[in-house]
Amino acid sequence: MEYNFKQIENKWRETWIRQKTYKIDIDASRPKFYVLDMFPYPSGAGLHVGHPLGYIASDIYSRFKRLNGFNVLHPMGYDAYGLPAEQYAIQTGQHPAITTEKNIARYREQLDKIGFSYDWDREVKTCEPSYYKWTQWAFIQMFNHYYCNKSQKALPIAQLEQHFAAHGTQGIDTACTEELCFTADDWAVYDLKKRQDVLLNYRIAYLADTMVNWCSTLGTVLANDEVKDGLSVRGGHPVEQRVMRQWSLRVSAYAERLLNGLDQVDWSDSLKEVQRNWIGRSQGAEMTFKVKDSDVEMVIFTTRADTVYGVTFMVLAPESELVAQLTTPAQQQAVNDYIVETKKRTERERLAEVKKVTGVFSGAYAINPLTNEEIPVWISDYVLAGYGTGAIMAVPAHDSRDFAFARQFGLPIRQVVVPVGETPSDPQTWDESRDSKEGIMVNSGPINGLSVKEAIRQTAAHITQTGIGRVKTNYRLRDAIFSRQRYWGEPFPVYYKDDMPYMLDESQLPLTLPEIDKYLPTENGEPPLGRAKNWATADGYPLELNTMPGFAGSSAYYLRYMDPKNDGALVSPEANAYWQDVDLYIGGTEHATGHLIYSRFWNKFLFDIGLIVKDEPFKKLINQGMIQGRSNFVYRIKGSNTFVSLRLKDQYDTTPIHVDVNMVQNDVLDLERFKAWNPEYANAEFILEDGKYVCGWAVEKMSKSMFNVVNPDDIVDQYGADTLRLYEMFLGPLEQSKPWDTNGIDGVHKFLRKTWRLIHDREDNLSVSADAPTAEELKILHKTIRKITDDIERFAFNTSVSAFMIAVNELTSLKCNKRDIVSPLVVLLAPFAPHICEEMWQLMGNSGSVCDAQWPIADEQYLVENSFEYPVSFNGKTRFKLTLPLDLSSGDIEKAALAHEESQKWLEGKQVKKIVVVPGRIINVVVG
RNA sequence: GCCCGGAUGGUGGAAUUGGUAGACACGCAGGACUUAAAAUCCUGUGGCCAUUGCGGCCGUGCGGGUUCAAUUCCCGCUCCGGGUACCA
Repeated sequence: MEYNFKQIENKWRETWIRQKTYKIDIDASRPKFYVLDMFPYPSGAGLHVGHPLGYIASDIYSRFKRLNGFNVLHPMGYDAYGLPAEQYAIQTGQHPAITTEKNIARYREQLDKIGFSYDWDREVKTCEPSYYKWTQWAFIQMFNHYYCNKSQKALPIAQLEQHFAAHGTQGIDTACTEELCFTADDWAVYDLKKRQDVLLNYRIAYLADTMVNWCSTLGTVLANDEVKDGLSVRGGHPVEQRVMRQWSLRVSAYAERLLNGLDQVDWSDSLKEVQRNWIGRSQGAEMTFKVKDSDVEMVIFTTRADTVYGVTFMVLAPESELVAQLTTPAQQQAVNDYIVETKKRTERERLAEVKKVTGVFSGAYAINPLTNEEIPVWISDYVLAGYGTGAIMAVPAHDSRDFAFARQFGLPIRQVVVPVGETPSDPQTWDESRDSKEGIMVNSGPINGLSVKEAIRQTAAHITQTGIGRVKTNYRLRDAIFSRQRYWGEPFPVYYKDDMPYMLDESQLPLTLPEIDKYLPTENGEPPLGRAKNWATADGYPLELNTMPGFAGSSAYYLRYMDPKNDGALVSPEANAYWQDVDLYIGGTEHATGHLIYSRFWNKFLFDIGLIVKDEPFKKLINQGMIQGRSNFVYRIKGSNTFVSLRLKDQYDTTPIHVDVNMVQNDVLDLERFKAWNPEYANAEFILEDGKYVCGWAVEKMSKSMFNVVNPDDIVDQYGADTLRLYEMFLGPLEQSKPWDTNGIDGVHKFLRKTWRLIHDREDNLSVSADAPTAEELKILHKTIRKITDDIERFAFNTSVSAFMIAVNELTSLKCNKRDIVSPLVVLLAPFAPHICEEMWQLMGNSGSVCDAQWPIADEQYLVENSFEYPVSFNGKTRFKLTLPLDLSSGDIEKAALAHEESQKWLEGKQVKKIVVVPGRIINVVVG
């Protein structure tokens, strides 16, 4: 009996639980280290082999840090609220809590088999009242705060009320939904309802009529990151724009801090770039255009104030409030028709028809504040209501959309920027707008001849002085819509009195999710909570019917892990002061614009109100690559039940058919299992090559329909958890996407067997020697210590596995079974393959768990080389090798190389022009 | 369109600062042990040419460049993957 992974792994799984090996607590005597995995949504499909990739990497790092003396917080939990469980509830009537609990149990079972060092006593589930109490609590805090731009932080709303009572809106600079202007006297006469209404304009969690992404199939609104190409990310259902009264979080108030914070964190440049683009800071100017024969003013945002002399028309978004104010009676009908038309088109159609230019003239004319020119105001859906002011000044010569619009409707085009070295040309002859990033201003009155950069500066100064406009920074980042018309989410701690929202008292938290009879909207279109009985406060005020979105519960879970059982606070000051922030966060890129923005926002807010000590939650972040599926195919001869092997298939007319990858090994099909797979194939016949049926393959998404889902449990059953862990790492660099291909797994399994045999004889009897190691053995060990330590710090786990293989191969050929060599090697391997290492550690007579061993330190004295095998190259081509002492001078190396008999062949008839000697590296002789 | 990655044997990949390209492993081929199989072990394995022996040429997506020396740096392309998009 050789390496019995089943027995070993079972033994240690039980022992670790019994001895609470992974339980941790605050320990002031040791430095902390916090390693976090993005917690999973427990789906009905269970874990596939791609999920644990990041978990294994973070587990290796956690164990490595622990071995280096750190007190490591490494928790796991579940993002338990979500649409799939609710959709399933709608179809089957099964309560989503039951489905979720069942899925969690399955996930837990799968996770437990892989040997993670999680402290399960800290597990959180976002759907548990003891957890979402603090989601609700944070929401109340957001309601009770506003964002002050001057101090760049959240402040209590009571302070704002005091300011209103004393000075009205005079002198405030806050984030708000719309700029309000009133005096202290006005405030004094406002009734309670009016005051509440005004305050909603400033609260960080606020209720407002906003343009939302409405998904009628899901029956709910969605946040921007939950919509892609006009379809819901979950389910791919159409999404349309609609104005609805919804809760929102004023994330946009934090745009600048979210952007600046990126400079302090150790994340990949590409991820930071995605966040920067999503935040979308653009610096420009807001400018006011008067409207002819009207007291209406149009405010527009532009990054190119310099091109104001090239403006030949204005465009309003169809949803803009100004449309109704500006449209002349003569154009009323046409404008109405156009607006009806654009409303009918869904967001998706608008995106699909980017090239199609539509619009209508409002009948009004604006006056260019710099030239006093009268220019027509148009309405078109290429201008977005949600960005800037919903109105633009069109410069068709230098903007492709404005250009297309001008061409479509015969509007004038005027060039105002000419690239250096070119002359102005007639825009009538152009096919497209001209680039204006750099150049010299023309047709622009006083700024003619200036560079673009200088012209922007001067124009901005001019409009600020004259009061025409002001310098302004705009962000693409919008507030997060926080209401969902769904059941399976956190209830809002909100009730309504006189149509105004009020927060429950903290003592009433958690407000638990009520039972309902059906998981569908009510007959009159209210969200599912409208079905709940007695859904009201003790005084009879109705409670909020919406629930919170998916990202609510995941925005502060990393804080809760620090102090998961605390009923008096989200996290205690002591726990937060000790654990501080996440040192290493591993997860997928798909959360780049959702979770990673929201949780940073949430964290900054909690930082502002003094709950926590860190402004940024995740110090270092690594995105693991996706594990793609690798599908297998068989080839059926058309019209028959005969299947032909891969390399013979071209001789027949065949149809490729997906087969379950679990009955294929090294691309060879298990014929019996295939026949048993489907009654249709019971009598299948095969045309084999070399007695085997070889399948074709392709890289596709891992999904049930492709029959390429590989379950980690199956791998654990067949090879053991240690093999699975090593193999996932061996597959390639952590951050790179790669297909799951079981073809190489035998290699790492063999490696573990060889490792086992280092201290076992042929009969599997333990055989460990206490002899002193030789210099050669010590060199192998210390070279490996250096390599592994270095690799782990760089998250290069794939090369670590190779280094282990090399070490074990070398020790095997030396027949080394010495405790002083194998024991430290086992410590190095323990983070990767904890079960076998724990067993070997014990077998070699060590006390305690290998988890608490001391990480070995590479001793350079064993690694000193005194000679080096120089590659000797001629004109850059390596010709032979020459071993020389390392302390030889460059001159002597040169002489030795030229004197070597092999050199004569390459020197013959040629002249040595130069010799490059890099001691310890290379010798290159240049001849000619 | 824009932004970010990537391209190395039959396959996954290695080469950390410009210094021996292909480590390690899979697969494949041949061999040992065995009645046989499994397991294990040994040898070979980038391509082409030569193969009696030594060996030679080419080669990291393509085309240029810098350098004694380029998978690595620079310029210009091609293809693949991901993100994002009327953002003024």
